[in-house]
Parts: sequence; structure tokens; C-alpha cells
Amino acid sequence: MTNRKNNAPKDAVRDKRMAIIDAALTVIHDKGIMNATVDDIAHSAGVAKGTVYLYFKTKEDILVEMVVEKSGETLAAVREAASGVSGTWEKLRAAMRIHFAKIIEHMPNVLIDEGMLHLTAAQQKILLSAKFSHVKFYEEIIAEHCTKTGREPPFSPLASALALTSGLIGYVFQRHHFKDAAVDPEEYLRTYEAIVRAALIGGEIEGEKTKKK
Amino acid sequence: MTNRKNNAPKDAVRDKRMAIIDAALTVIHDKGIMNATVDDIAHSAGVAKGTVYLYFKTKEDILVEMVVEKSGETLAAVREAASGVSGTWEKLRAAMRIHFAKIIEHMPNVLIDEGMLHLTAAQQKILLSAKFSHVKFYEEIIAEHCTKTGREPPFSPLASALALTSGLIGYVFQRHHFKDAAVDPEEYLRTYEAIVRAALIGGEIEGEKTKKK
Amino acid sequence: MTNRKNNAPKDAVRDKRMAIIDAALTVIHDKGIMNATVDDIAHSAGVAKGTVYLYFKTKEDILVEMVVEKSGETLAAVREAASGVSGTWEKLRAAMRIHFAKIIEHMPNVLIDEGMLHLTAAQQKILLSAKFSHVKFYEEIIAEHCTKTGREPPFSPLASALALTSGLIGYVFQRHHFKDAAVDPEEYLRTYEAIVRAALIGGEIEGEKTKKK
Amino acid sequence: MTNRKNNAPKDAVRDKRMAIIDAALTVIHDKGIMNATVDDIAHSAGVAKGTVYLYFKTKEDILVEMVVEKSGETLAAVREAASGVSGTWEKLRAAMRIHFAKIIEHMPNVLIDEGMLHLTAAQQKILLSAKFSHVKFYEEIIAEHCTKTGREPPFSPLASALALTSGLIGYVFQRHHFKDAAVDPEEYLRTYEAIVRAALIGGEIEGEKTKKK
DNA sequence: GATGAATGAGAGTTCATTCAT
DNA sequence: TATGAATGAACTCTCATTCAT
Repeated sequence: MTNRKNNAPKDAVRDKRMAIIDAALTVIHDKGIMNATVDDIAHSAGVAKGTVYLYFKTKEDILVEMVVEKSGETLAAVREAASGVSGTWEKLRAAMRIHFAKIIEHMPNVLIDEGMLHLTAAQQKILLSAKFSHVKFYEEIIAEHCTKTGREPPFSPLASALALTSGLIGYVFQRHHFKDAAVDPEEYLRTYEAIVRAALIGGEIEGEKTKKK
Repeated sequence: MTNRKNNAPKDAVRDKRMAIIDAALTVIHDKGIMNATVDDIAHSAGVAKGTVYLYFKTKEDILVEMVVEKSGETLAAVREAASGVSGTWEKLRAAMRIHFAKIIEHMPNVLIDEGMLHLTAAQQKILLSAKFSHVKFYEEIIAEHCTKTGREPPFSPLASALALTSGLIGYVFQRHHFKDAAVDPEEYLRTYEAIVRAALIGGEIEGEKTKKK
Repeated sequence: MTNRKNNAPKDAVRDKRMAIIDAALTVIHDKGIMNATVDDIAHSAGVAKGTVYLYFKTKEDILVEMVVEKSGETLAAVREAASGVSGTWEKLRAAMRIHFAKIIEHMPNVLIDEGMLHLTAAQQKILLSAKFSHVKFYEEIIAEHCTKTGREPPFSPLASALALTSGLIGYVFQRHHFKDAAVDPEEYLRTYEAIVRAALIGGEIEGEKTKKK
Repeated sequence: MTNRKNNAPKDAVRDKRMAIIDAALTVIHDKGIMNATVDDIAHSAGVAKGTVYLYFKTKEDILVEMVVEKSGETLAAVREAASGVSGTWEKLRAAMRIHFAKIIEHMPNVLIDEGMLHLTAAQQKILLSAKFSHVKFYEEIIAEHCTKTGREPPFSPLASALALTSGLIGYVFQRHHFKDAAVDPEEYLRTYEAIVRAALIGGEIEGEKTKKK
């Protein structure tokens, strides 16, 4: 009740921040990073250029926070999906599905590269941490799997997790370049799921087909 | 003998072009694409700013030609390596090894993105073609393998090839972001080789082979 | 009253545009067209270089609009002067007097030449139209005179009008070159008036009229 | 005989200078003054860029000498034409005809403006002198006419001469701007001849002569 | 003499950032 | 808080001039 008074402005602030971040994502999606100006972002967010600087210190700041925000959102969705099922493979599969969908949707977010920006050390750390969190998520699942099965893994969980995310990110990256020439996301995802299962989990590829026989 | 006179100037031109391209690669590596100025590239190449414009029409031109040049160089090395061995897996493995080394070395080249540049339609086509050539190379090998073994592939050669290159590029991309946090390239490569073999070729994964003994 | 609020910003924009145009005129007057930089114009207008680009798309744009603006201003003054008197010769004389004064004042405006600029077809059309409007004004007066007097003109009104403006512009042009060596504007104007009257209107030339008495 | 050895190289030098000057005239005619580069001129002259600098100290030098050369050539032709006939009007008419043809042909030469160049005081003097020589030529004829006829002129010979050349130059200038919209040179010339005769010489205007019959 | 590759000062233009309103 | 006009540093590109060959 009483705290609504306090929260309301905070929420308004949050909303406007998010509006600007979303605008940045849209503009970058449409025009590319180098061509996205602060003016573009402000217009797309429906505010004046000066207003952007009330919510973000610099242009770099917008982008860093965009990555943090969208990465967090993606990771939350991924965790949520994985927590809904049991079994290593089921968890990985559920996570990959939603992860893949999100990074295709948030492509600019994924491709943002500190080499494109003038970042402070602190900002670089934030960026790295946000991006690495996804890898760590998969690493945990894979490590847990090894522990449970007592099976000596052929390669480290971190390397495995990195390979997994590389396959996802690499696709987004190449799709961005190849456009129509790239294979359909759904086909790619099915392919990649099978690869990951065969390599990391073992067992039959498209195992269910064989099983039914 | 006599044609040395004719070739000399052409070679000099080629050499300077390559020097500028290499300088661009270095500068981008150090400062990032958005911060690499023509002046930087010129200085790094040991020439004056104006000289760069004797060899390239625009800054965009430098970058496009850099991609074409280095992509071509990489593909040639990859083909060379693959042609030296026989057997599908041996070919893939040889290709991946050298491919991986080259894209780590030429990282900026890989990450160049038309969204960062103002490219003409023609330049975009050139860029796409150069980058896609690597995918096609793997696609051919995988397709041939399917034909030879008469085995119905679980997923299309193109999707498989794209997955393969995604794993390589995705690693380079993430390594660029994660820096020290990323796993060692050699470890990643061994991991990824095993994954690819298990998924695309089938058969024993090296690590497990040892275990069963 | 209430619309002052609405007009104020528009007026401010108009004022600043005019300030920049006037600055351009001044700078070109002092340094010549080729040596007039955008920076010079901005400084002369008391604004920063970037500000100029808020009001004009390109440097060419400034110059084209300068010509249009000053040409329009001149033509308006010329029409005004001519409308205040009756009789062909009185109209021509009044027009020439004010026209001559204006083009001496706005000399750079007159000398602007599309060969000095990279103009689009649209800009060229605008420029031509602005400059030709003066010729057309005289053509109308002369044509009307011929109609009224029923006198078969010895040469076409357009050719006559062009000759008239040539004499004015040619003087400005030469004065610009010859500087002190050129005859005084007032003397020239009296001479030229007499010539025009003798040739186009006929009748006594002032000087001789007196003599014959 | 023996001096041919000495003259030959001098002639060669003269020839190449003239080739470069003519090339400059052509290039400016085609591209406009601001777009005419030394490289363009060199190519058009069939020599290398460096060679131009063996014959002219600076780009400005080329243009100044172009004006001097072509002005001199024109004046010589004008004098030659005038010397072939007798009578003031006949002289003026012959001079104007050839003068008009030459300045249309050498339009860039006429329109060259010190405001477009960075000229030294010495160069400016040379330019002025070259251009003013034509005015002086007409001034002399008109002054002589006044003396001969003993007639008190209604305006000074210099002002008259300046008006005459203004009419010619002004036409070239406007024709350059108006292109197709301008009247035909031949029509203009006839018009202008009549004007000049009526004003400066007196007597019947051709057109009216017929009418009175 | 002749060349043309190399130079670098200087131009036009953009855009992240500020600040008076 | 919100605005958007103003700023000027920084960038890309041009071209008159030089000089080793």
C-alpha cells in the first residue's frame, strides 16, 4: 500500500530503462551496430535524445546493460525450462531449445563484441560474466551427469559446455552472415541436438527411432 | 628472365596490398573494428594515409578484401591438408585442425560482419561467398561419405557442415569474449573432434576406447 | 497572440538559417568560393561547425539556398521598385537601379556557378530557375512595351532582356576582377541606362538631348 | 640553321606548355573549375602528373598562364579583325564578332576568377592586366571615334568600353548558367550589335531602317 | 627530362554528449 | 524530469606537390 508510492517511480524508471534497452536491440537488429546512433535508439524508444542520458551514462552503457539484461532474461528462461524436466538429456534438450530460440531472437545481444566498444575494465568484467553464465549452466549439468553416472568423462565438462554453446552461437553468427543460404533453424536444432546427445550423453542417435523397432 | 621486369611492379603492388591487409588485421585485433581508423592501418602498414587510398577505394574495401584474402588463404590451407590424407574422418580431422588454427589466428577476419559496414550489394555477395565456401567444403566431404557408405545420414550434409563450422567459429567468438576464462584451444579442439566424430562418423570415441581396455 | 508561441521556434530556425546564409555570403566575399570552408562559415555565423549541419544538409545546400534566398530577395525588391512607377522606361530604370545595387552587394551570389559545385539535377534546376527569373522579369516588361506601342521590335524581348542583364552582370563580374581599375558603379549605371534606353526604347539619349538644345 | 639547334628544344618546351594549357581549358570546360585536378589536366595533355610541374610551378600557375595565353590570343585575333576594316562601327563590329566567338570557345578562361584561387599579388596583377587589355582595346577605338567626330561623348569611352565587354562577357556567363534556356548566340550577337551601334555610334538601328521604308 | 607512387595537410561530415530551458 | 539545439572531436577521403628512379 504505502510502498506503492515508493515503488511506482522506481517501476517507471525500470520501465523506461527497459524501453530504451529494447529500442537499442531493435535498432541494432535493423541497422547494425555501427549504424545505430543514440538518436535512433531514443526515437525508437519514443523519448528525446537527452532523456537517454538520464538513464544511461554513455552509449556503451546502454549496450552493456542490454547484454546483461537480455542474458539474464535468457538464462532465467533456460533454467526455468530445465527445472521442469528430469534426466540429464531432457534437461539439456529443454535448455538448448529455449536457449536457441532466445539467442536467435536477441541476436544483436549475442554478437555484441567488446572490440566494437570502448569499455572500461569494470564494464568488460560485467559483460564477460553475463555471457559466461550460460556456459557455466551447461557445465554444471554435464558435471552432475558425470558424477551421477560415475562415468569418467572423455572431456572436461567445461570444454563440453563450451562446445555446446559454441554450436548454438556459431549458428546464430553464421545465420546472420549467410541469411537465406543458412539451413532452417529447426533443422539445425534437431541436427545439433542429435550431435550433442551422441557425443556428450552417448547412446543411439535418434535413439527413439531405433528403440521402437 | 625478361618477364621479371613486367612482374616486378605487379608484385610490388600485391605486396603493398597485402601489407595493408595484414596491418588492418593487426589493428583490428588490437583495437577492435569500430576503433580501427584508416590512419591506424596506414601507420601500422608503414605508409601514409593517402597511400592506402591508392590501393583500396574505401575503408570498407580494405575490410572486404581482407576477408576475401584471408578466407581464401584459409580454405587453400584446409584443402591442402585434407588432400594429404584419405578416409572421411582423417580428412575432416586434418581440415578442422588447420581451419581452427587459422581462424584463431585471423579472428578479426571471422568476426567481420556486414552489419558493421556500409556495404554495396556486390560487396555483400563477395563477403557471403567467401565465408560460405568453408561450409561448402565440409558439406562435400560429408555428402561423399554418405554416398560411399551408403548410409542414410541422420541429418543433411549441409546442416552437419554448418554445425561443424559453428562449433569452430563459436569457440573463436567465445574465446574472444571470455579471454582467459575460456578453455585452452587444444583441449577444445580435442573435445570438438571427438564430438564431431561421434556424431557424424560414428564409431568409438577415443576416450572411451581406452577405458574399455 | 497565441500563435506567437508557435511561430517563435520557426522564426528562430529561419533566423539562424539566414545568419548562416549571410555568413556564407560574407566569407565568400572575403575569401572566394573555393577557399570558403564550412568552418569559416560557421565561425562567421557565430556557431559551431556541427550546427551548420542542423540547418543544411551539405555545403552545396548552403550555397544553393543562398542563391535562391538572395535572388528572391533581389527580385522582390526589383518588382517592388518597378511597381511604384509607370511607363516602360521608368519601370526598367527603377528595376535596373535597384537590381544593380543588389547584385553588387550580393556579388558572390551572382557568380556562384554550378561548375564549382557537385550539384544534383534537382539543385541545378533550382539554381537555374532562381537566376533566370530576373531575365524573365525584364522580358515581360519589354514584351508588354512592344504590344502597347504596336511597334515591331527589332529583336526579341528575350534577347533584349538577356542583353540587359548581361550588361549588369558583366559589369559586376568585371568589377570583381578589375577592382580599382573599373569605372565607378554610378558612372557605369548611368552609361548603361542610356544605352538601354537608346537601344530598347528609342528616343533621345539624355546627354545628347541637352546638347541639341 | 645553327640556331635551329637552339630553338628546337625551346619550341618543344613551348609546345608542351601549350598542350598543358589547352588540356586545362578542356578539362575545366568538361568538369568545372573545382573538379579539375592536376591529374586530369596531365592525363588530358598526355603527360604524367609530375611532368606538369616541370612546366608550371603550381596549379594556380597553369590557370593564370592559361588566362594570359588565351587572352592574348583572343586580343590578337580581335586586333587583326579590326585592322582589316575602316570606320568606327565597322571596326567595333568586326572586333565584337571575333571576340564573342573566342570567349564562347574559351569560356572557362573568361570565367576564371581570382576568388577561386590562391594568387600572389604578382599573379593577380598579371591576371588583371590580361583581362583588362580587351576593355582598353575598345576604349581606344571609341575614344578615337569621339576625337574624329569631334562629338562630345555622352559617357566616357572607358565606361562605354566596359559596357560593351560586359554585354559580351555577361552573355557567356549567363549562357553557361542557363544552358538551353539562353537565346542562341547568333541572335544575341545581332541584338547586341544593334544595341551597341544605337547607343555608342548613333544612327539607324537595322530593324527600324527597314520599317521606315 | 619524364614518371607516378607516396605524402599529409586539409576538407566535409557525423554523432556522442552537454546543458539551458 | 524531459527536451533537443548546440557542440567539437574524430573520422573518412581528396588532391596539390614532391622526389627517387
